[in-house]
Amino acid sequence: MQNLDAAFSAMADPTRRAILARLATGEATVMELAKPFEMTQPAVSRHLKVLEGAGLILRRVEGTKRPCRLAPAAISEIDRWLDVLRQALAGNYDRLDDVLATMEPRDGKAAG
Amino acid sequence: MQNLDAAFSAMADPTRRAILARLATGEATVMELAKPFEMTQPAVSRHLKVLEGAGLILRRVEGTKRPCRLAPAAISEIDRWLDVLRQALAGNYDRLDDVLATMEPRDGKAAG
DNA sequence: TAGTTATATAACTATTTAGCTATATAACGA
DNA sequence: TCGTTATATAGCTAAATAGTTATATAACTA
Repeated sequence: MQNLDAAFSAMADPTRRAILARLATGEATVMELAKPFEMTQPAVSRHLKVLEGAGLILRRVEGTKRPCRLAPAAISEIDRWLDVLRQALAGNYDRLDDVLATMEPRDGKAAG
Repeated sequence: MQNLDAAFSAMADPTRRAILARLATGEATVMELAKPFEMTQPAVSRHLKVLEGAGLILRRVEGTKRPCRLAPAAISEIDRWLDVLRQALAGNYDRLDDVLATMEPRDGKAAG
């Protein structure tokens, strides 16, 4: 996973979420993914590139095909970030400090 | 929460994630939120509008101030969607069908 | 080698959006 | 009422991006 910007941004698109949901049921090639969407193959290819760039999927080479699957570690960074909000919403303000402390500090700005 | 598009899209921006992280520590007014970011007040106001539109924050009226806080139910819909991926990545293919079954069906396209 | 299939890339267009400055609104204090 | 403070909105620009069609690449098949 490269960064949260890319991950959240990738998941903000309904087509890409649908692709991820499809991949949750198992590996699929580009054409297999393209079929259910009224969308051209190049468009799907680019969506896959975005998902791969965000670290959300992996691809293998299998002859002329490029089967995609979910990237195992992708969700954990998102979850780690969401924990901040979960803790706050749960009212667990004791634990919140711990959660915030585990977040990577960035250049001046708050935890991004 | 209106929809996942808005929620993920809102969280894709680092400034908005920082605002959410700040709100995780408690309510804050627009100016209080604007201060740590080298950014104008109108820019922050628009970020807040986006977050509110995505159902991630709530605002009250307090005189001339508009204190913001995290919306209690915001994260759950995201979590429910992420469960699809979590289950798949955990290899719990038995449970996956159940999770997919709980997702709202949309117009033709897969679970978005 | 020629044709087909699977995927990627290029070039374009339309839409969205993050920032800005300037200005409007609205409440508060004197 | 006047000036100040808090916030919102309008209008602009630059950058990103989701889709398109056309084309390139690369592997398989006959």
